[in-house]
Amino acid sequence: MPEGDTVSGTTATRRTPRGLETRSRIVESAANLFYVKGVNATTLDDVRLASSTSKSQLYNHFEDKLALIHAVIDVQSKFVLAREEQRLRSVKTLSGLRRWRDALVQANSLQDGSYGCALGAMSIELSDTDEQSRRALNASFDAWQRILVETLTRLRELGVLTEDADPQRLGTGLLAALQGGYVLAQNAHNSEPMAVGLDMALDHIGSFARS
Amino acid sequence: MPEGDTVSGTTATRRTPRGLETRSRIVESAANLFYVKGVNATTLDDVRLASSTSKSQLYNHFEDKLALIHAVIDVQSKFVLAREEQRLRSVKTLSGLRRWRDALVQANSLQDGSYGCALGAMSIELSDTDEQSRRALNASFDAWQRILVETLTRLRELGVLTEDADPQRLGTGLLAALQGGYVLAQNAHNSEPMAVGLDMALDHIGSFARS
DNA sequence: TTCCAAATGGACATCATGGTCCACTTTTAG
DNA sequence: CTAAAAGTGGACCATGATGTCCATTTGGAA
Repeated sequence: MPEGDTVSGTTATRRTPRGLETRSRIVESAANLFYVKGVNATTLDDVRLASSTSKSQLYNHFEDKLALIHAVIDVQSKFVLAREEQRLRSVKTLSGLRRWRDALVQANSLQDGSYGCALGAMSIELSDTDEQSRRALNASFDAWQRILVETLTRLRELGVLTEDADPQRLGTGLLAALQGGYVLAQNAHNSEPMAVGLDMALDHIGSFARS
Repeated sequence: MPEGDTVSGTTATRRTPRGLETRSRIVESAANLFYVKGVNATTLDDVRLASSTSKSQLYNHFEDKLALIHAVIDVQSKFVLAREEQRLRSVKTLSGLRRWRDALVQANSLQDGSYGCALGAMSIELSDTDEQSRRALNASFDAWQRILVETLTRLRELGVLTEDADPQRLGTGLLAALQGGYVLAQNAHNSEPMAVGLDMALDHIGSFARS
């Protein structure tokens, strides 16, 4: 069994464009289903149906369901991190940070708070079951936090925040507030608690603003 | 099929002490398994084994697995709310609130952050699948938040916090920070992010302290 | 003591789901 | 053009989980 493993989670020796196209269709469909139904509640038949593929294709492209899960974690992580990176890179003021908040809250409210955070949900569902998933998701959360810390560090260097501000702690707290907001919003089917949670974190960060 | 439904989730007409004893043994075992393995990953055979009962007893006491899940939600909710009520009722100072924080963090660190919040975990796993579970868990979160709000209101009335403090918003934010902390801690297998998240919320609350 | 409902144990039926296989088609390299 | 490799479809198998049944035991009230 020669495992090329160029693309994470793939059992490939060589792949054609068409095959890669099919593969990504499968992953996209699975990602979507995992997001709205949960990983465990999604069957491979669901994935097959949603992606217009067949059983053998799933097993051609993925060792087993777990490999598919890992691929989905991979793609969701990349998606979330790219989005956050893009949104936060240019933030240079506190109101820039608030606009970041607004975008998250708005996206969440468009779906009535449902489904929560793609990474957080998978994390809770998988981290006690599959160590590899946990590691991957943990790495993504670390990266996410790093982006936040970089942003806050920049704000401090620009003099928006005072020297007292600890970007590391503030970044962790901000991410915790965000994740907790997702949990409460998902449960309440209402994005309000997420908005309140984030606002509290931002207010706290604002308390370090250079007057 | 006469459904007595005195005890939530039970298909009972009449029950003897022995039966009730068995029932609660089942629920306790299930609650524990759901907590450490997740609801979906726990089979009825696991429950049967852990509770030293047999298949027919499960179905004698519960309509189906979902009914058992509802019973577990019920008992976990009562447990968490009783604990929180008991711990927060007597809090009359900010350092009292910090002791509440310490207790949560310590309990979490004893299990290396794993498993997260019993209610939060079930919430994420079930809220997209079963509406009744979502409602029940949402009610519990509401009650939890109410306890926090009452505590903060008390602190304000006692003059510990200024009139500017908005117990409602602070309570929601505090709960969000807690839940988010659980998520990050579970994933990192480390209670540190939970401590940081809670500290940020408490610092923010502290900023409303009457000087 | 007797009787009956409740409680119990465990075998068994059923079914969904993950996973396999193989015949057939498409693509691509020589 | 052709042959081999990659991709595809869907029937099929195996497993394990949920849920059923029934014979037997237990416990308490008349």
